[in-house]
Amino acid sequence: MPASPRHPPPIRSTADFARYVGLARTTVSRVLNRHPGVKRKTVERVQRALEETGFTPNAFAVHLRGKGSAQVGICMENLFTPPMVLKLAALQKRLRQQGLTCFIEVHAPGEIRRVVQHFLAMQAGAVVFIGQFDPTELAARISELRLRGVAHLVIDQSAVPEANTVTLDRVGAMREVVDHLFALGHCTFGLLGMSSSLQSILDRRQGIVAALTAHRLDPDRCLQCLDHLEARANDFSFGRAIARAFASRPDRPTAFLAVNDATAIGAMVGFQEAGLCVPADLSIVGFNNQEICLMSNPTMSSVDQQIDATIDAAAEMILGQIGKPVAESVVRTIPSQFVERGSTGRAPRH
Amino acid sequence: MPASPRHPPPIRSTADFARYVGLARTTVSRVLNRHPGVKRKTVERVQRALEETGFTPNAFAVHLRGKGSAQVGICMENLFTPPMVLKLAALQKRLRQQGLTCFIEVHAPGEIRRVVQHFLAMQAGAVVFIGQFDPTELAARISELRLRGVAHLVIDQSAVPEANTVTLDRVGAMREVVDHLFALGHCTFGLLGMSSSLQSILDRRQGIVAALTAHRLDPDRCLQCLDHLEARANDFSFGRAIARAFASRPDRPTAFLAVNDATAIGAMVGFQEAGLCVPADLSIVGFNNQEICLMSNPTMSSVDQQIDATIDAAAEMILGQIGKPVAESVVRTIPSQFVERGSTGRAPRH
DNA sequence: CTGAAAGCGCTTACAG
DNA sequence: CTGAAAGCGCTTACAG
Repeated sequence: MPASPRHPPPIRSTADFARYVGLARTTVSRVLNRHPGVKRKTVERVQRALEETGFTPNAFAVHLRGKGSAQVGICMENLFTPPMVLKLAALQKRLRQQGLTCFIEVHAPGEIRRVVQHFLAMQAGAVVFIGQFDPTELAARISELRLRGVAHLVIDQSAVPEANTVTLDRVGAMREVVDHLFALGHCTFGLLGMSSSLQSILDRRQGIVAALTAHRLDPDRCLQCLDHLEARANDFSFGRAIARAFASRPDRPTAFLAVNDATAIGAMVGFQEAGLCVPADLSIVGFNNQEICLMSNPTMSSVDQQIDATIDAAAEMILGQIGKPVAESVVRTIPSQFVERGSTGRAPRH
Repeated sequence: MPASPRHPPPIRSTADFARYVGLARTTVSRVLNRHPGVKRKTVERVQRALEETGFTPNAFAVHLRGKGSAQVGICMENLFTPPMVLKLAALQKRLRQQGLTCFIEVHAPGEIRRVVQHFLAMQAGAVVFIGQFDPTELAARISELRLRGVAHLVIDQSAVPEANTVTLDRVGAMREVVDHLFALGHCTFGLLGMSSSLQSILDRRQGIVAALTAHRLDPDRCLQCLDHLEARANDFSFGRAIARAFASRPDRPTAFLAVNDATAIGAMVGFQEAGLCVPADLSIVGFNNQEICLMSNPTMSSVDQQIDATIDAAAEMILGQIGKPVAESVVRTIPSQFVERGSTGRAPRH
């Protein structure tokens, strides 16, 4: 009997594979794509051979000829902010459930053009931007996508002209926080790490100012910011350093609004180190409602981003837009949720 | 003069585009791929048209005909552990600098087969697994990849047979921690969230046992674990609950080793709530050296994962293996770094 | 320096 | 129910 060859001929194409099974490429293709009208015995024969050889059709050829399933490209510049990572994971999961393949590119700021180009080359039906991008650059990419009839969605960055957007109601979130603190007797507010010009921060400042104005407080007088004293990092150490700077000031505010939870907790520690009590002497509110809010002493009040609701809306918008060029831009705003914990309390008496 | 048409004919292929420029597809292709030997004036003409039309060649056709640049698929099941996310981001960046395109798939446990299949269909030259996977399943995927001459690399999971691996020296890490605590007079150790059978945890327990044995301590007597009292989550609340359980025990250990930083900090808070002092009454060590280690009071001693060194090694291995089938599996171990902070101190006198 | 033709690995009419 | 041929959008020898 003939020795079986050490290396059976490698199978690299449906042609090779069809030869191996003893059928035409057409028939093999039909089985691969579960088309009806193939004799059961033939189907089984092909499937057995599939198991034996482990053959996988070349996705590039599949997409070139057939349409291929719709694909979504996801751009992210920042994988260091936990809520964004959660959004990414949730979105990919949701889209895959709908039969869409996602391409994820984590890229440096300024590479957005290259990344979109790559997604276009990969025939993406939609491109999603998660996070905060350069607004001019982003707007340019979006009009490019519009021109090509490729859907797009911006998650978390508001006020990009012409953009389909889903974003947390950051304005409303901060209004709610300030209203709440005002009701507790607070009239002076320190801002921690909120001096950047990212749109998300602008929105939050706008909400703060709106709430103050509604309570007939003068923003110029009630808001204080010492961010300029520190090289900005918006992390724990930053919060602690800024808190130290605030602690010694006679006109120190009674409530503090932090850019994120780590900064808020840093500030809490900084104030405590300076001998101040939270919330007896001052209140602090974080943002994002991360797990670390439970770790501080007292626990940290914060604003929850409602990630599930955001991603639900995002997936719905993508599915609705993909393949159908929509002229008007769609903007959806997700209500936030203030979570009160131990770091907020009544304003101290003077 | 003729009115310019509202909608110029859409350009969807090099054929359309070549017609638009008035050249042959061949010439256009040469310019697109920066081949030499095209008249400068022609190059400029094509580039101008490229700007005007925004034409992007179809990546699927490019890959089908030419070889296409090498591609790397990255599998992850878990985007919730910050160090893993950092590794992912660092790796994609490193590989892109080398001209490799990455496909990232974040998938549920058990989907690893589907994901690898997809990467194979996409003609990936290498597949990388970051995190902890089902060992049997992972081994099966790796032998499949081996068979096809596709490179692979497992990051962070040791002891997968036949696998190319780069992983933190978790055995050595825990040996170092125990040695350090032993030198401070600790002879009894509580394990927090370390009872899982993930390989990474097995490695760490092995290091602990090895160190104890080296100091002539009996692991059976010096180690305590109460994980079974809680539905396991390995987060802050879990650590706090377990600490409460330990606090009331007369034979409470003097040192605690936690599965991660959040658990360690939870335990610290739990012990403090029970009236115990850290590190006067007991010492605690976390794992991962995340930013939150600076947020607790006292600050948390921890083990740093040396992410940069890990990813440097990973990128080097991938580049070395891609395209060149290597028979022997390569295993690289990265030394960890113990970072001592306020949560560890001398063992209390009895 | 430029172009017409062949072919990458698939799927999809069209025939049988 | 199965197969031979055409064609997806590129690049690459091969000619001129």
